[in-house]
Amino acid sequence: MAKSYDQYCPVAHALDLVGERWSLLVVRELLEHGPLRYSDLHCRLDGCGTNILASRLRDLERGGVVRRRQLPPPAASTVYELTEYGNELRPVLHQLAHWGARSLGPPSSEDELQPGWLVGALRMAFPAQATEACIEFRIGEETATLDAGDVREEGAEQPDAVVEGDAAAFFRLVVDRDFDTVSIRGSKPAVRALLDTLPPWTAAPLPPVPEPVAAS
Amino acid sequence: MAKSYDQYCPVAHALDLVGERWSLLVVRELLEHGPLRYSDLHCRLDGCGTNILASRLRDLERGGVVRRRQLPPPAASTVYELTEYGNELRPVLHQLAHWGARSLGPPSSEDELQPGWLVGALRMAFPAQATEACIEFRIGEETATLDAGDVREEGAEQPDAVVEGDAAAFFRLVVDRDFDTVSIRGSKPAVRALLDTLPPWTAAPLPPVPEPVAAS
DNA sequence: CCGCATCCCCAAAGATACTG
DNA sequence: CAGTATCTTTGGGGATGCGG
Repeated sequence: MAKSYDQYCPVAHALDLVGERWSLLVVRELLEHGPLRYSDLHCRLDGCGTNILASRLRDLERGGVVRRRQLPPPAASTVYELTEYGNELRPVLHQLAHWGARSLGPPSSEDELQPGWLVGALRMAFPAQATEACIEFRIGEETATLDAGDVREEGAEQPDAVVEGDAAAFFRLVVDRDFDTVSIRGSKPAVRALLDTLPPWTAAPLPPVPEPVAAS
Repeated sequence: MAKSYDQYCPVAHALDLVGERWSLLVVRELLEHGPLRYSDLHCRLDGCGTNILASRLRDLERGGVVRRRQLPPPAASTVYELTEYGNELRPVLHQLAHWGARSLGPPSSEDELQPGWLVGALRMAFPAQATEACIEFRIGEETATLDAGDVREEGAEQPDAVVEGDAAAFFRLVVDRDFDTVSIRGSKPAVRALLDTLPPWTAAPLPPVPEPVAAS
């Protein structure tokens, strides 16, 4: 565990709890997928050494963010899950994700979007009970439904609206509120209302093209 | 600069930009105090080596979060300031600060609250135009005024309300919405309205007492 | 196989000194 | 003042081992 910043400051203290490398990505996984086993976490977090993951899980547990639990006998295995307190990082990661998305840009060519990404993306983009409406998304190969704040895989029976397009169009919709790149059947106002729950960027319209995306 | 997480994910990308040690604290300082010189940053960030600070500033500059600028001739010196994009980290740090505050707990005994902390605390707690009202805070030795979203040092002439108490009471007010530990003169509803702009914690009532606060 | 602990190597962090 | 240069220490990254 790294040294504490040792300042009486909410931000510094929060970073003492979840500011280390990989910590917030562990939280992200647990937020998106619920309780996970050690190995599931390990394979999802590519590049994170097994010792590091173990260390981070210990730290997060000590910090009251994550909790270990034994699954009931049928398939007894230990899983990691967020505590109540850890769950409240959702709005933080929500904000952070929207901030990051603006300079990340849309997926270049269906990058390595893993199967099931849409469900996680919706959960991250629209936390909690963003809307009462039932909206179905058909994005690329993926289909998911946002129903009264809950996200389900697969389509809906009586959706208020159906949003269709590719991943880049979905990106533009969520990040730039650009309606023109997706096709919307059904209640357009329902979709508009949903997007109005997103964090309103105070000013600056477009991403600053931060890096040449020089991957390691 | 640390290795990129190298994932197509808004959170991972955001952490590539500001996830390294000290980075978000640099942003915090610039958010609270506006443009700062290198030395000012260095002395405010106790424990951050000069080489590290230089490195972080380079990274943040490359990431489009921070910008260098030469002050006009009278007192020509170079300062660091947030870009438009960097400024939009305010809601992120706002969320993170409120999350962290819940497990940080109130200042034990007027800890090392540096002079002027109240201004920064108000700016961090109530970002942007939280309220139209003008509310004066007299907390411990400090006095500051929140006026239509702007924070000024010193009191107001015609405040809608005056909030008075010690630092711990201020903490309880902002984190727990506990009105009983401070005294409020003037428009109580104005204060209540202000607190209603804070992030509503979904459930869990109280902090989980995460650590024995074993400082390094 | 799952859940780590150990080992090794190297890249950052931390501290100090020094320079344009 | 605004950093760079240098040195030591610590932690990350990758592989492997090992008990349950």
